[in-house]
Amino acid sequence: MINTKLSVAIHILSMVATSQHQPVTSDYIAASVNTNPVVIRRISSQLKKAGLITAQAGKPGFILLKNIEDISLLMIYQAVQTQDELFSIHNNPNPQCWIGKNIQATLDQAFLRAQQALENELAEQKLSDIIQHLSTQK
Amino acid sequence: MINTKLSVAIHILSMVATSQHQPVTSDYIAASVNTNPVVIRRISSQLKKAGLITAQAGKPGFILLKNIEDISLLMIYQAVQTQDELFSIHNNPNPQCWIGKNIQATLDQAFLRAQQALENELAEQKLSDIIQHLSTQK
DNA sequence: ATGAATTGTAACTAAAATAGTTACACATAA
DNA sequence: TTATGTGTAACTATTTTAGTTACAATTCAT
Repeated sequence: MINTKLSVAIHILSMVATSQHQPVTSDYIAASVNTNPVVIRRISSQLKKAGLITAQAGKPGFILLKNIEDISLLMIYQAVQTQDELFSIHNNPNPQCWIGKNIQATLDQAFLRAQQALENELAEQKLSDIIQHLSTQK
Repeated sequence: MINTKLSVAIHILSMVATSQHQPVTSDYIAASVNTNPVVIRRISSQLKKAGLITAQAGKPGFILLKNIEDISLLMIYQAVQTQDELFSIHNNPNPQCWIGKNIQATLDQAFLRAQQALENELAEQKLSDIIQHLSTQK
């Protein structure tokens, strides 16, 4: 199971996007996510490096740098995920065995396809879709 | 990053599928995967529950119960994975905030789509494709 | 029947990942 | 100049992951 960073990152961006009139601080976001403000700052720091938001130490709040239609879940996912590969492959299989010797390369390409299917779908979904769905909830 | 269980499970099934003349024991598989035999038995136990292989305590080796064309990576994935959901969603968001209140349901459907894209691709790939690729390596 | 080899599983361990926390430097602005 | 923020390092608790030890139960050759 993949960690909650994407989940929290989307939460952060949704709040920033829908409150651009008044500054949304990490404390305020943390209260909505229900976690520690540092967790928010840590993730927002990654979103900042990815060019999705900006912020200044001392100045409260974060500012969205793109239109919500131009931010895909894939961008957010890649901003917060450190590992490139979705699936782990066991290491040091026995090269004496023909299967052990070739399994890693084989799995690499099989897993890559699966990962790309996932990423293509994440690229389709935009922050605007999330906000749209959020606001049409009961 | 997803754990190595799928990776190891595919390795196991590849060995079982390509050595149906002589019994492939968990010790033998473990030597190729390069891990402890118990790790192999633990995963093969899950493959057994999923109806992909069979085995008998005392009797060496595992037997494939399906044609390699009829075993998809999705079947293997679902056999070894305990959690239904690919992405975690942070829990207890603040219901006082309209975003906190609706974020989980929103993320649920967004993540479900992504997961289904992944699973559709895993369903396309068969054990036979893996073995094909394995045997055409240099 | 006996004993070696094997599967099946419980229980424990070490290491890594995950999320949360404390502490504090530094920036901003009233 | 003081209160309020961001940014980040360092530490901690919990969970997950993979590996290991131990052993019951089963099969089968002798």
